[in-house]
Amino acid sequence: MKGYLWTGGDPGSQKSLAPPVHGRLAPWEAIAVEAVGNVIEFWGFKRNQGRVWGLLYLRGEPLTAGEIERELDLSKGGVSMLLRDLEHWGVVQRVRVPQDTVWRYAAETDLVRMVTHVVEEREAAFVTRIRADLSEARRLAEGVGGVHQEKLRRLERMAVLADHVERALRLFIKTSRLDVGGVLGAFRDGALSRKGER
Amino acid sequence: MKGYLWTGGDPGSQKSLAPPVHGRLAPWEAIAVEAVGNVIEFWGFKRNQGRVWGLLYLRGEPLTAGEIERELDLSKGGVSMLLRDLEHWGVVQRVRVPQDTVWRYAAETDLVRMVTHVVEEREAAFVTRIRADLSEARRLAEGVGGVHQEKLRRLERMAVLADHVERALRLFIKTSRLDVGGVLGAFRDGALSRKGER
DNA sequence: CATATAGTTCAAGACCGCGTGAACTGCACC
DNA sequence: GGTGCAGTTCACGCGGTCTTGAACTATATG
Repeated sequence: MKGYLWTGGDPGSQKSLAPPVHGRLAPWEAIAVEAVGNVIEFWGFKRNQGRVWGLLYLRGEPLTAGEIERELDLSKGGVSMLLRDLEHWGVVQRVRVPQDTVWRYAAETDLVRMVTHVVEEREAAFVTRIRADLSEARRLAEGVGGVHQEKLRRLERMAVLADHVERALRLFIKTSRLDVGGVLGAFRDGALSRKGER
Repeated sequence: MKGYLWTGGDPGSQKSLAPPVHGRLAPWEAIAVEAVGNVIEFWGFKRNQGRVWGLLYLRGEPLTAGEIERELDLSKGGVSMLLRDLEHWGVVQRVRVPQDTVWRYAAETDLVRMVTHVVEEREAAFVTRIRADLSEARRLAEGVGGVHQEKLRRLERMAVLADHVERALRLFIKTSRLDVGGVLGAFRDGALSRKGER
């Protein structure tokens, strides 16, 4: 979601969401991966973060960075950074199969966690901040003489609006939590170890 | 909201949200206007759309394009385009005072309308599309032989996820609708005429 | 009609985030 | 030590969006 339906409306020009050519991905995989990429971009993340997660989730079994690189046609460095982010958010796990030297990466079940997590962050660091700003403005305005009563009421209303948005957001986050459940259990079969227990 | 808390976390580097220097805005006005700008940017609109609306809302009375230009330190062309957008979304009204030649612009009550409206659009044009993509992928996958049962289940789950997100979104939109009420009635006092009844 | 001012449009440029690719680190194996 | 591969970091460039500023249209006024 960049500049989508914004300005002109112009319903005819729907940017194509069709998947581009891929390396060795099966067509249906490409579509699904791309779909996740779109969703995730929609939420304000990087499209490729979504694509990587999507691929890992779809494949079910942990992939190496090199495989991801090939399948999604990304650069080495890019994959590294994307994985770092995903891992950091806890939606991807770095695992090592017993007598192999390379790291592999597995999708954690819920992308939703990532979304909610970060939406929470945004909310905390932001909407809160907005409210603070508004009440600050109100304080200042009260201090100055000659500010019409009406204006104060308007400021107040803006704050109310922020409150509403905040409450709605919280609600949204809460309901989003309805988890998709733990499919992944399948390959947490003990054949893998987590990062840290090296 | 650009790249905010994304990658590194790094809580120390909070980009300053403090208002920049302004023309003749009172400090408290500047803060409030900037706050709206931030919120609106957060929602995926242009910061300046928010600032313009904020100014108009705060002032209560219709302003000319020139005034907006000066107060917010924007270019002529920019103001024109911003106002067009806002008007188009129905959050700003173009009015003309009786024996004056210039257009003035007044803030419609609820910004929320704008947000919900567009969020709806996004949702309609997008999440729906995602679902379509996913079921398309599923169809394809079923067609091809040898696609493991497990993978189909994963696709299914992704679709479920999309459903959840959609439902949550709808809920969110609904609760956001709690309107802030009609303050604006004040200057719809008959002294103004609407565009079109010229 | 000439002039001035309000308003619109659009090409050029500023700006910014993302991904690339090369340089680097770390580690294993010979 | 040397070679090779996995993984990380980062300066740069591409591609996108937003804003500007100038050219243009529209409208009122003398």
